[in-house]
Amino acid sequence: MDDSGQTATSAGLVTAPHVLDGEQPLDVADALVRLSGLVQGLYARIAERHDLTPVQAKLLCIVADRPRGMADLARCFGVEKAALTGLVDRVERRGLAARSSVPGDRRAVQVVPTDAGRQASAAFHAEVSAELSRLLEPLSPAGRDQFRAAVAQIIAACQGHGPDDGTG
Amino acid sequence: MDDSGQTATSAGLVTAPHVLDGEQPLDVADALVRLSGLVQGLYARIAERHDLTPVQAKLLCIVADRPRGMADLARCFGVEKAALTGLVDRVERRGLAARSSVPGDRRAVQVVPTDAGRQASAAFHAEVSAELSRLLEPLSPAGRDQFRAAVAQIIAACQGHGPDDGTG
DNA sequence: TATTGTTATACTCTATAACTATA
DNA sequence: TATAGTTATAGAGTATAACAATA
Repeated sequence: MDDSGQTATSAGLVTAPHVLDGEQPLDVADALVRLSGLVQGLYARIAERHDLTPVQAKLLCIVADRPRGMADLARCFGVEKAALTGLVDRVERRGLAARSSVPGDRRAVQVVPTDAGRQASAAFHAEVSAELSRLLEPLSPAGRDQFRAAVAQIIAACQGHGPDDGTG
Repeated sequence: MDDSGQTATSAGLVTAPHVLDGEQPLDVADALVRLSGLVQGLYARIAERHDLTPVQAKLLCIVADRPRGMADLARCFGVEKAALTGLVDRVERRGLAARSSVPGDRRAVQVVPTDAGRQASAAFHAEVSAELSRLLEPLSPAGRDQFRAAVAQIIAACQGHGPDDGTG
C-alpha cells in the first residue's frame, strides 16, 4: 500500500509543518494530504480577505456561473438540502445573493447573485487562480505541464465514484 | 496569471463534479482545487468510517505520534488555543485520548492517546495511505514518481510562508 | 405520491474576550 | 509580566426529523 516503503508514522497525515519539520522524505499519502492542505489554506485565506467564509465563496462562484435551486446547490456541496437554507440566508443577509422565484414552479426558488456578489466572486476567483499558479512556480515549465496532466488524469479517473467534494 | 489562458468561469473553483460535467479542459487552478477536494473528501469519508470527525482523526494522529500540550496542538491546527479545549474534551469523552499532567509544570497538560485512540489512529492512517495510493493508480509508475517529486518540490517551496494547513 | 424548500433541534468547530493558576 | 489552560459567548456549517406547499 505504501508506495515508497518509508516508515510512515501517523504524524505524516497531519499536514502541519510543525509536526514534520524534520527532513523525512514524504510518501505519496503525506504529499497529497499536505498539498491539499496548502490549497485549502490558500482558498480559505483568500476568502477571508474578501470577508467571506470558504463555503460562501464557493456558493457565490456556483451561482455566479448559473443561478441554481436549493436542491441543486445541496448536490453541488454534497450536503443535505436543509443545510442550504441557512447558507443562503447568510449570503442573502449580506447582500451577495438573493432568492428569486421560478416562473412555472411555485415551490422552487433560484439563488441569483447580486452585483456585489458577482464582483466578489470574480475577484475571489481571480486571486485564487493567481495564487495557485504561483504555487506551481517552483516547477519547470515542462514540469508544470506534466503536473497538470497528471492531476487531470487523476481527476478524470474519479469522475463518478466521488459525488461530493470538499472545497467547502 | 492564468497559466493556460483558458476562459475560466467562476464555476471552475467550485470543485463539484456536477458543475463541470462538460468537457472543458481544466486550468491549473481548477485542477488543484478539485484534487484537493478529492483528498479532503476521502480523508473525511475515512474518518467517518471510523466514527471520527476529520479534526478528531487529525488530533489522534498528532498525539499518537507524540503527546502534546494544548498550546502546541493549537499551533499544529493553526487555531486559537481556546478551540483546543472543546476538541480535547470531545476525544476525551469518547475515550480516545486523555489529559495527563506534566511533572515540572503544574499549569501544563499533555494530551496522550488511549489504547483505543492509538488503534483508531493507526487504522485511520493505514486506510488513508491505501486509498491515496489508489488515487494515483491511473498514473504510470514513472508518472507517479514525477508526480510525487513535483508535489514535494511545491511543498518544500512553501515551508515557512504557510504556517497553518487545512486538513482539519 | 414525489419533489421543493423550510423549521426545529442538536452537535462540531472556531473566534474573541475575560479569567485562573502557575512560572 | 508572560505562559498554560479554561470559561463564556457567539457564529458558521452540518445532520436529522418533521413539516408545508406544490407538482
